[in-house]
Amino acid sequence: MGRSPCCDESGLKKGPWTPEEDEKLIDYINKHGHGSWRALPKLAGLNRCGKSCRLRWTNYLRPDIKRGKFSPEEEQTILNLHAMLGNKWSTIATHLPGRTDNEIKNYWNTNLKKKLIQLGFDPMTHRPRTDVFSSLPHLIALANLKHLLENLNNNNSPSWLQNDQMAKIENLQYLLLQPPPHDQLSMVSTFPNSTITPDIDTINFLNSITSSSMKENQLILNQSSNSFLDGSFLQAMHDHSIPFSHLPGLQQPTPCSYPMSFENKDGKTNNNNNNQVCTFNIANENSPPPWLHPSLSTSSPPPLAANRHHAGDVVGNSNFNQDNQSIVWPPELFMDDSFFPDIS
DNA sequence: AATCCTCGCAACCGCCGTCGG
DNA sequence: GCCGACGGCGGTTGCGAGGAT
Repeated sequence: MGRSPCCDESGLKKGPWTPEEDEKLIDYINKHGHGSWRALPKLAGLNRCGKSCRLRWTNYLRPDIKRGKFSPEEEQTILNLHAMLGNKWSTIATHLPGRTDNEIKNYWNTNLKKKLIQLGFDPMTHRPRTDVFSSLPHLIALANLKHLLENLNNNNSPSWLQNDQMAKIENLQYLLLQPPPHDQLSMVSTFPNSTITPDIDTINFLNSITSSSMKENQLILNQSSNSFLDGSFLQAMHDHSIPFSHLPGLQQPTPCSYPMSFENKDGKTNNNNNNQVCTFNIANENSPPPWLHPSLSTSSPPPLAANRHHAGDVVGNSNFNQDNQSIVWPPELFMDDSFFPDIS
């Protein structure tokens, strides 16, 4: 059934608002408040429907609206809340002062959703996608991982780069690897120094890329890896502008299997403990996703959060607690698109 | 320089829930 | 309880700007 749209009445203007119309609307609301939106247009001298006025006011003219780029913190909040709430834009907007539901929705559709897809995550479930084609970016990232490992094995890069590459490898592992629900497996052949535990499909795929039969894939490896290694990513690595600190597997005091040496902004070198082993524990069915993290908690998580947990999640060493969860997405999400493998 | 394509965003559309008569 | 008015929400569209060819 439904009721007829309020703008069906003939003669009412539609489309973009003019500055004059904006001014009339602002003037009226400042003097009288909006009151009944239905009645407002006539009273304000506007040839618009009430709905159009309300939308214009709430999404654009309201004085407390924040404009400009979303900050990384805002992005993180959107991702956190979207993972828990889904497309509840108005609810999400209540956690982002000055941002409208429309703006957040647009930002999601044009930015964050694409980034999740590029990383091989289902934007609705926030879980890695399992179908082959949607996982292509994921697979390319795996290929990059293999390439990085080969580079290190060849020992043909400077030590700082090897360390940074190891950091990148750990980062990719974090992004790519999902453990099976109840078992703990060891990726001995590919990651002899790591006890990170991938799922069966990942193991199979990694086995396949480590086999000699991968030669036919060399083209895609070279193409993707070259852009990956020689482009802005490495530059950013060299500039130390890629933060790894809040990945569960990489942050202190989580021990890592590689020596790290990153310079601080003031030029001082910051070494962590060498030759320690990154350990990822296998969570049970009730464990939260790997990106759930307490440190960036927003206000109280909505009740839907519990329904978003799945079996078999990798969890970094005690980097979350079940009572105060929020999601921490990898820093790659907040970096420019050149970071991602070119899959076009 | 012209045309085509892509992307971001403002605005619209239709449905739903709530409230009051 | 029914019905209509209204506000709110989420999905979608269409346009303009900027980049690519």
